[in-house]
Amino acid sequence: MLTKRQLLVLKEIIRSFTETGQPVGSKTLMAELPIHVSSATIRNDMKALEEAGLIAKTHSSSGRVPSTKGYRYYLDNLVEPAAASPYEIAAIQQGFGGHFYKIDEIVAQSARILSNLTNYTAITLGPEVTNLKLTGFRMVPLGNHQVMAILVTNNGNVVNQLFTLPGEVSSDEVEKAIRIVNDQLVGLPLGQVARKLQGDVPSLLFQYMASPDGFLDIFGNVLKQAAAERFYVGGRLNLMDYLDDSDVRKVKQIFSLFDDDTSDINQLLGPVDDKSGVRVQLGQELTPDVLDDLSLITASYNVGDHGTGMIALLGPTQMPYSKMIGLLDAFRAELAKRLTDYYSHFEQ
Amino acid sequence: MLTKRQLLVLKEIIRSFTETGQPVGSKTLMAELPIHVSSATIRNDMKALEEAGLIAKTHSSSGRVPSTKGYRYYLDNLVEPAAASPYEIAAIQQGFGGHFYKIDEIVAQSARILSNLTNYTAITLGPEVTNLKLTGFRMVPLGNHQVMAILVTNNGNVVNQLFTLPGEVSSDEVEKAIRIVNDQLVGLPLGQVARKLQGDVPSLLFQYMASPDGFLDIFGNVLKQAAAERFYVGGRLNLMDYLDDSDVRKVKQIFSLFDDDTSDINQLLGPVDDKSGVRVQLGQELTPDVLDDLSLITASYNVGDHGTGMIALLGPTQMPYSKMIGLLDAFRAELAKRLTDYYSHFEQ
DNA sequence: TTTTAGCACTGAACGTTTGCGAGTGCTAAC
DNA sequence: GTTAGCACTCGCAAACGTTCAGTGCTAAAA
Repeated sequence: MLTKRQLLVLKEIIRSFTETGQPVGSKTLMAELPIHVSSATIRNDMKALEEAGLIAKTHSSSGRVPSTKGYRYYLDNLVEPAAASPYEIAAIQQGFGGHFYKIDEIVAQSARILSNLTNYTAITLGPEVTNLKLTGFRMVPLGNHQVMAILVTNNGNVVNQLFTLPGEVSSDEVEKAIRIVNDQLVGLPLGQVARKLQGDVPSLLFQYMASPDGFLDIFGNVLKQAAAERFYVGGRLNLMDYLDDSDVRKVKQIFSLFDDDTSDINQLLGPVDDKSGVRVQLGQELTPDVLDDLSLITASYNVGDHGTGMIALLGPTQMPYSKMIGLLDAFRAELAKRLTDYYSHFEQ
Repeated sequence: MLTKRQLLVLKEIIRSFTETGQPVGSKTLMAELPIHVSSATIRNDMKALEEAGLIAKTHSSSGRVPSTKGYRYYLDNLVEPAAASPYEIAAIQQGFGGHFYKIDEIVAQSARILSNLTNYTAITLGPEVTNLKLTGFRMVPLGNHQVMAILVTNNGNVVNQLFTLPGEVSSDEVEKAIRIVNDQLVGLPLGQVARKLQGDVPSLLFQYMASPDGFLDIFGNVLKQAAAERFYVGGRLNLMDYLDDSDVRKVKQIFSLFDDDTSDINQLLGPVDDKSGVRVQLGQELTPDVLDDLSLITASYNVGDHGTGMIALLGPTQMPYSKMIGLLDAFRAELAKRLTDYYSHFEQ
């Protein structure tokens, strides 16, 4: 069992190491600790902490560095979240100052604000509606055989795609196709829409169109876009500041996490759950090995009926956790408020 | 005046340095050169080249490295472009394999193909039409007071933006606004559209709408988007491979060149001119100082009436120029062909 | 006049040695 | 349980020597 003083020592080691990045020795601790004991006493405490696996030496006669287990213990038992400063609150407010036409814009802006505020890398995910419905479908002819397909979902998301009609398709046929979609598919959950697209809809289309394949392709494509979870990353470049300078390969690997499709990020952030707490995961506990000396703070935000989303902060393991946890907590609340406002604007 | 053999030595120094990245000594040259003279003779030639400022030593007893002036001389007088290999041609063809719905997609894909092929960073600019015209304007109501504004230009470019109507605007008013735009503005060059938007159009709108300001805002916004030159960057991450590992700040600065608005890139690439040659600019000759030990190869491509565009390759100064120049030349031709095909598809 | 062999010299790169300092563990006394 | 004292460890940086690729110069050969 660890004594109170030993835990104080652990806390101070983490604080000092976060600040300086250097292993912490007994003399430094003696100077910084609120209680006054000799360096030898502290050395004894450090030995106990080391035996418990909470701290480690970089070499046989060096100061101590927190271990992964030490961080874990700290995060689970010792950390005291610090409330966001008025300056930070103001910065968040200002960041949301502009006018937004889409939820996605708000979510993307969130990533920017968070990364600016922390100098780390922020990842944001829009609110995920469990049963997303198709609420509208339009096709707009633009001349020159070009047509824009627009799809609207009940969470206010709008996706569009341009395509070119083969010459032989008449506008009459297109009209009918639109009517079929509106009659058969609008109002249904996206999953069901996708199923019907495999099922009875093609045969219906065949009655009115010579070759509905092209149309089905396009529709399937925008549907996929609408259903896809999009994530936004802010402050990618900050990675280079807090990552080991030397390891260029690692930087590239992490960058490509963000470039690739969503599956990597979804795996990283884990399932979006309703527990609206702030959670810290250490790099070594995470799946992609590249994140070894990094750490991920995630928080979910809740927009009532409109679902639950997620924001995350990726930074070095030596992060000022108490500050960052407090900040993310404040941000989560603010983002939820903004989105609720946004939606209520529609419903009034 | 430099002798033939001295120029041969210069050429070999550049070739060898490009390959190994190491300063080249007289013995190495003796082994590699086609003519057989002793290392002492080569040393004398090297001295002459050094006095002419074409090569330099890294320290008093080192091998020689090409100087900026040396590269310039090489590029102006000695380089022999190597035709693209069949493999490269095939890779280009394959890269363009898919189906494209917008010119911008083709241009963006070009940047990807080029960077994959070279492992450098590619920048592409779409064909610039000197007098771009507004050929279409649509507004599509999506429910919940949301409206999508779509603007089409005569180069086939389509931009769209979502916005929210204030509650008090009637759909009748919107109808009229659309008609005014179509009557007054469609068919005109974008510059003139912008001017009329400041001039008589607002007063016309005032006759039919209570507060046309919001509408004008949106229209101005999409108009700006349509007129903006967009550029595409492929292989950003390759920068980290060919840039000095140590200088993280430099990497960040160059990255932010790509993130910021187009003005930086436009300045870098220079004006798009019709001279469809491949041009090499050395980093030290370029305006942003960060590009010091880099080099930029630019080439323009011509799509007849549909304007002239530009592709560029950013890489280390020690590039295999002859190969890269040949490659860019081949790519330019292929891209021009693809775009011409794309446009002809519309006009038939 | 041009080319070549020979030689002394230079400076980077790399390994070894050395001294210093921050830090530890242990012991014995408080 | 706490503290002073001491021997010990190890990383780090400076100092030093060796090696090696390369140069410039000179004098002889072509």
